Amino acid sequence: MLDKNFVRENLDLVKERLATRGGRYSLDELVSVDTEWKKAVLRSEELRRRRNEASEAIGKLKRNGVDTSEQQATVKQISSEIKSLDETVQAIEERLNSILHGIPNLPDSSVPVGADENENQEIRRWGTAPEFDFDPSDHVDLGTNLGILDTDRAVKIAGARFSLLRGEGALMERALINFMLDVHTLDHGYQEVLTPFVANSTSLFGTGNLPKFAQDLFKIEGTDYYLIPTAEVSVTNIYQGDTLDLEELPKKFVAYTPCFRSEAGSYGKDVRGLIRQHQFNKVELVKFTAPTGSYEELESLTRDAEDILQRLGLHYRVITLCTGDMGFSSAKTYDIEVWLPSQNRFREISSCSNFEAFQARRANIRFKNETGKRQYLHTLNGSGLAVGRTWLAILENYQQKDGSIVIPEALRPYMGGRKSLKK
RNA sequence: GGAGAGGUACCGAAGAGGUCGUACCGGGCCCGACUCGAAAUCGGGUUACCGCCUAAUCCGCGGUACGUGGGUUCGAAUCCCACCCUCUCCGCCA
Repeated sequence: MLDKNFVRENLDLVKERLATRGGRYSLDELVSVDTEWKKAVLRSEELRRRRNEASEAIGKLKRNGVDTSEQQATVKQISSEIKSLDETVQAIEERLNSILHGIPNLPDSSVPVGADENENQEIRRWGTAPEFDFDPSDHVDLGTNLGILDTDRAVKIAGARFSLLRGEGALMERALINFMLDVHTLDHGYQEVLTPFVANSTSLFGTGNLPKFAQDLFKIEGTDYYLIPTAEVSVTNIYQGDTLDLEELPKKFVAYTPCFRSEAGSYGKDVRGLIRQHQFNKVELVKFTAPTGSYEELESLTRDAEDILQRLGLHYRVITLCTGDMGFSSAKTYDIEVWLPSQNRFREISSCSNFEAFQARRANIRFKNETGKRQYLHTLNGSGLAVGRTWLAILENYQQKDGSIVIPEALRPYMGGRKSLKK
């Protein structure tokens, strides 16, 4: 959520920056509705002031035994005016909020301007793509042949876009989770948290998933519970409504959670394999920082995520999403994309964003600055990493001619010392 | 699921229709005094949000907020209704 007073005072700048995202936003309407709101609130406050004065006077007169029925009638009249005016104010507020809540974050000035994913900018690459002297298989064939992936039977349990890992496949998923958590807690200084896997609508509003993206979520019928689409939701909301001290910033958390996404509108995309699932595991990094220095924190967060790929020896690149491809709440996003031999291309495995104060404003998360004044802090997060996609990237990148998989050295201690996956 | 208790400032906790939400009292925190220094003691200070004003996130003025939303009333933390949450006991349960 943007600060409406900032929008009002910097209307041209805001328009210009939002235009780079594409889409239309009712900024002029926002300002005019806000003006209307200010006027109505001012009138309401003036009426309240009069009522407060009159009521106090009545109290004093009554104590002296004076008849006050005339004054009471006046105040009653004022009260009914206030009541009807407040209904107006509320209606205006609802209009104001529906506009404001639908406006995405302003892209940071360092974000490349572009219409869609084709204009994202690659900023670095690491490693090299493996070379095969045979035709590499994709992870579905590899996993199925090894007996560690059973996509057909997952359908019986739940349906399409769910998966079942077996034996050493399940072990490797669990090993990856533990490996990632260990690296981030022991070497990168994040505190591990294990959060609820459901969140209420207030929390989802805080991170920007609601109200605009309800169709992407699984809701538990008859409740206000939603399955979390990412640990970003549960971890960011740890401090919903709180004020932190400057000295305790930045706060860094890492959380493993399953993630649940309805994937509405993705029909036909990535239907084969583990790329796009209704449920997947993810290790998420979340930071709460002071506004000063939050972009340095984005750089280091991204490096922390990259470190996992480097330790696993997986070829990847980092791209800066252009203005037209960024998510709703983000001011700047780096995607990390891992090399997939079967597709002969890079695929997203992590997305690292600085939301600046956009989420903090929605979730009311503040800190006390140098002068003791309360101020919205900045939130950041990134996958560190998407576990399912890491799992399939290992299968594809480390496959051997005989269909076995070499386990990356860094992962072996987490897999009972195994060096490979074989039939 | 059943029964009960409770949600008031940073924390504990009082207030039970108007003269104190600059909210009894206690603690914390900040400043000062005492001290070589500290502890103890003593004195002073310390809610948030919104609007108006403004160069200003200072000051000043006004408004709102006692879990949330309604209602009663000239006036609600206080009375009424609904809902949410927390705690205790019982039942069930990994």
